[in-house]
Amino acid sequence: MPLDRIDRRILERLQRDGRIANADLAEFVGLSASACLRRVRTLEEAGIIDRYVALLDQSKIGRRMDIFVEISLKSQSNETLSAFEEAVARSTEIMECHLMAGDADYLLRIAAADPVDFERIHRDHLARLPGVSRMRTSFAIRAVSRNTAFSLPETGPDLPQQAKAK
Amino acid sequence: MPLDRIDRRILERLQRDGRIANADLAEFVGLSASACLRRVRTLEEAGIIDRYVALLDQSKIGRRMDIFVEISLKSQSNETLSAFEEAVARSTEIMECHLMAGDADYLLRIAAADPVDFERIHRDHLARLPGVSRMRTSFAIRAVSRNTAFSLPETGPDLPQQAKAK
DNA sequence: TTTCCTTCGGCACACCGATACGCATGGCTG
DNA sequence: CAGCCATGCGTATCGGTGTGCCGAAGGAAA
Repeated sequence: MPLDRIDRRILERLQRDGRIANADLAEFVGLSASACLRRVRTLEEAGIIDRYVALLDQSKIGRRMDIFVEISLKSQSNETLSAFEEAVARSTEIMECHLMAGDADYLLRIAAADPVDFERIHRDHLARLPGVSRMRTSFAIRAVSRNTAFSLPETGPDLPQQAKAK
Repeated sequence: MPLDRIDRRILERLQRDGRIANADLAEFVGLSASACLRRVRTLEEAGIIDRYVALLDQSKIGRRMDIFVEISLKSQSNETLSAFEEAVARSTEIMECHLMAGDADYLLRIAAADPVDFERIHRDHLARLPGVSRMRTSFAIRAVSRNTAFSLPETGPDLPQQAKAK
């Protein structure tokens, strides 16, 4: 699905303010409300807009520690990977999980309240992940920046940002 | 600010669907629309709800590569750190940056379209960060899970989740 | 216990925005 | 040039939002 200049402006705006009123968004991108709404719906249906969420202030809800955990598995077999990934998906404490190239197999990010809370997460979540051979934990002292918005370059008047991903 | 059971349900819901109509949210948590709206406003004003955003499908906008970069600085002086962090904050390509305990000083996450795009980002963004002594890059093959919602434990009927963070 | 006070939820209403039409315009193709 | 598709505009309607007011529940002090 090609994204023209207007689509990109819509996405840019919605990435910063997911709750903006359609009328305001329309004015911002220079369309009528109905035309703008139609584009937003199209972007939603295409799955380009995945979902809308509220982001909480991590420190204000008491999750001050970010912890990164590098994990190596005992084997690289399909079953081992699948079992591990399913367990990760079930855990509500694992904020992010990436399959990595390089020394470690997976990289996880955990948000914990404090060391005691991390111990709980370690015991109840991390230690129960199947197939783990090695775990290396790094603590973050402070989150410098956290960004959910991708920049959508103004590449020409109407560059097909990228073809179908389906 | 103490969060009671209803507040936590509101937050849980808004973390999953930031665009839910207030009337529906009210029904979900078992309040009238007005009472519910008042609570949401309070949570917003307290900064517990930081902001609302639209999340895009990273692969559908052509950002298929996640790259983690560990960075060590030449010095740990305040000026070096500040200069580095300010440069990071200005970059639109750096999705996350954490000050770390352990070998590396910082951990960054970058979202790139492909290797060529990463080269551009490396050249125009990473290579220009001030004070860097060493950089170690790891590629993610695939994002297994990505979660923006914190679980808000149902700790008792009305546990002060945590005191003022101001 | 009574009274005062604070907090919080429900109710009702006025208003604003979302949404679904129908119509107009313009580019492309046969 | 005629028809078609895509896309935008304007409007009318409907539903949600947000405010003002009242009443209930709980706590403190006399």
